[in-house]
Amino acid sequence: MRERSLVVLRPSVRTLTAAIDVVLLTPRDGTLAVLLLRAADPRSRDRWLLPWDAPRIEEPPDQAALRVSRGILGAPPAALEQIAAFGDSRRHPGDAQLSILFVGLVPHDAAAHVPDNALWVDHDQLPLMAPRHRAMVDAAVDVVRKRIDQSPLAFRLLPPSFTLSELQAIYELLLGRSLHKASFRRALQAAFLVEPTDEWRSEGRGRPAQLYRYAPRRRRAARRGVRFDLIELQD
Amino acid sequence: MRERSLVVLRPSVRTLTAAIDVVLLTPRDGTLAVLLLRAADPRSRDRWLLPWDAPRIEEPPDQAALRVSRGILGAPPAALEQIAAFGDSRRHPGDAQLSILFVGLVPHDAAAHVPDNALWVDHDQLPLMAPRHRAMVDAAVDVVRKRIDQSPLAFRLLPPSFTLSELQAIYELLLGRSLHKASFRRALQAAFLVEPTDEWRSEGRGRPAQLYRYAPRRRRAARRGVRFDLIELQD
DNA sequence: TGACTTTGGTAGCAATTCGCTACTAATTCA
DNA sequence: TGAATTAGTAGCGAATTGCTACCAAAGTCA
Repeated sequence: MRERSLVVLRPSVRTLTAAIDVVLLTPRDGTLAVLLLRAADPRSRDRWLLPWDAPRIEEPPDQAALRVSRGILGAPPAALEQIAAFGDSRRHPGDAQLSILFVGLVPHDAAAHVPDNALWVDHDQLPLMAPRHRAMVDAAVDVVRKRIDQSPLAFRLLPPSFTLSELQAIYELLLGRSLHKASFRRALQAAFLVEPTDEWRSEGRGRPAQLYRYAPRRRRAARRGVRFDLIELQD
Repeated sequence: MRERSLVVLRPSVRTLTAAIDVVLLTPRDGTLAVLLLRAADPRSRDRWLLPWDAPRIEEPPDQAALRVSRGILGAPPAALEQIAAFGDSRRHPGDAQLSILFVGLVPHDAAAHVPDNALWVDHDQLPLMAPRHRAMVDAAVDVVRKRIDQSPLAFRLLPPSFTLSELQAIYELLLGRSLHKASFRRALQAAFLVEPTDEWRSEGRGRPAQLYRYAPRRRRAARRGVRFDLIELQD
């Protein structure tokens, strides 16, 4: 108990090496694909890398992440969120002691054009990478999956207008299970999140689908109960 | 579009000053209280501080956060989670360029004994503090509130055994609204999260309450539908 | 002692929500 | 023209949820 009187009262900062790392995700072939960059130097220890850079002088982390993302996509991603800081002994390609991870969401159509040295790779079929980068991909996908219910992330993985079947496919991809069409649409209607456009898309055979846009309308009344069934154990 | 060929392929890290900051939270008088430390030097610009320190050489952030927490509480907090990295221009008391924020949850009974220079303060009645520290308290409370449904955080704010009314009070505190007793208990039963002990607590007048402990049992079947009603707008 | 107050705890109704089967609609392809 | 394919909906039965109303066990106080 005595030790509690020994609190360090005037700590001082220490310098360490830092990096900003970005996991860019896009839906592709029913799974999430991650953007990897091929190492410039083929003798490099890591053949494949996540996009990353050191923050510039006085540059906040989120601006650095935006800069790195734009450098690759030519435009900002549809969403860009900080995920976590990584500072354990897992190796970073630049040997940064501390990495700040961001995840960026890219609609399928915006993911088409990337530089020659970039490649979209299925998130669970990664090549050999630096251990910290591999852990970052897992963490990013986990966070996106967990936030799906609280944040309109799924809509950020789609172009501005989309069919309800496409939206459902994104949800199924992220949740890892199939959903019932009628129930999905009924819940969507009740939430006033999308509005129909007057356009229709005919894609091969089958009836054409109406296009919708994300347009959250009225504030839904707050839920009253508590959900214990969403609690994840092993916490 | 040309710029996408100019991706920096071999970035190198940069050093910056870093700190680990901890928001310790405990339930008190129907709200959440935050632990603040009085500045050792009364001429210091910031009279009150969050507990913080620089990470030691080779010390990962979560270990540093644990060390800082133990230094104050004399024991580890019931939960300790990384929240986010702060690296913008808001001033940190140690002028750290980058801060990594952790939140620690402390049951009411474990919050009783803290050092002389520490004080539990209502989270929305903070004294003047460094801007970054103030922002960190808000961020920590926000994250705890948002994660209640997915993580057994509420149980971490209680001692190992507790009455169901105490549990409900924590939920009401975190959710900021009152809950219906019967519905609350029915939902709790259905989730198999707690089990009764054979102890009862008699507190002043009124019928004594049975004590329960957190003991998650069987894995609940995965929910099948999608909830659009939990999506937060202005994202 | 016995009515009243206070807190703990539950039964069960009515309304809503949810999962699902079964349908209709509009298009392409043979 | 009719089979196949994809879009979209109606509506039933079951499960869930909000709530009123109640019972239970303690202390308080005339």
